[in-house]
Amino acid sequence: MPDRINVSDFDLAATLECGQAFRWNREADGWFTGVVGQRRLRVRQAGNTLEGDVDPRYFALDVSLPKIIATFPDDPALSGAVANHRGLRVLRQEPWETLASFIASSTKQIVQIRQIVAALADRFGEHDAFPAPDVIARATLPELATCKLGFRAKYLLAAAQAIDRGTLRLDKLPGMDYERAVEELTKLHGVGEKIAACTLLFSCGHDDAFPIDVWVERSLRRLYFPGQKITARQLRQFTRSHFGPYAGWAQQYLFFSERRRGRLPVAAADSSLASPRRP
DNA sequence: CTCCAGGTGGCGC
DNA sequence: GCGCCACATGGA
Repeated sequence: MPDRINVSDFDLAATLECGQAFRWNREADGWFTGVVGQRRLRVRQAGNTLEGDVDPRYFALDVSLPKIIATFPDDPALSGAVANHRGLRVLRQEPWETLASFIASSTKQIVQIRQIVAALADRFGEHDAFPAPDVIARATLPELATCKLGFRAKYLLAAAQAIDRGTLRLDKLPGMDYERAVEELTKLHGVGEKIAACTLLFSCGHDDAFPIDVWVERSLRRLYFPGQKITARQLRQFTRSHFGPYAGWAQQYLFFSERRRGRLPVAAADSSLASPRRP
């Protein structure tokens, strides 16, 4: 793993803080520290230089972002979102940790998802690593409950057991058709279309997966269908036909822009003027 | 205190 | 199909 490389079309902060990963922290000195697999990583960006524990594959530095963006539809809504966070890349994360994290995510704020994932690693993992399926599979519901999972504890336990038993093969998902992979994941109780899409996008190379959560739905309605009566079904249909083969990347730009809406970029922030608005 | 959070499944229609 | 609602827990 190189410790210093030149990067273009990459924004480390946007990539780590856009909500796709839950185990990174920005330190006061500008370094980001996180846990990826069994490793604790420390990374920092200064201009076009990336230094520290740089894992090119994890950060998807082996793909051309301009080429991906070139596949996006040329509409003002998406162009604006891309302009807001140019350099954001979809990470290549580990499937089990990603599935588990998003099982924990339903009706939770991102801060709380981070707390749950950290608690699972702390309680069941070794050296801060996220615990493997077989470890969670042997846990009890009361033990899992100590990690603030609430009603999701039984979903996580069942998922871990399905994987441990071999009923669910996460390693097969990247090679499957998207629809087939969704079908496989949604056999799990507590895993619907949205959590399946997140797992497939963030950890299985399905770049066309387009998770629709409250934020993205809000963004789509506001930017593409203002004042119109559009059903959820119609929205899904629209996203499938409109955004192209890297729809998931487009989704992440829209998601992050919607979440940052009303909060100003650092350079323009002024506590006396900024009035954070909620939609 | 109330409201709501990167949803899902089960219900009634 | 669609519109409700419960589901645990805690941040704002």
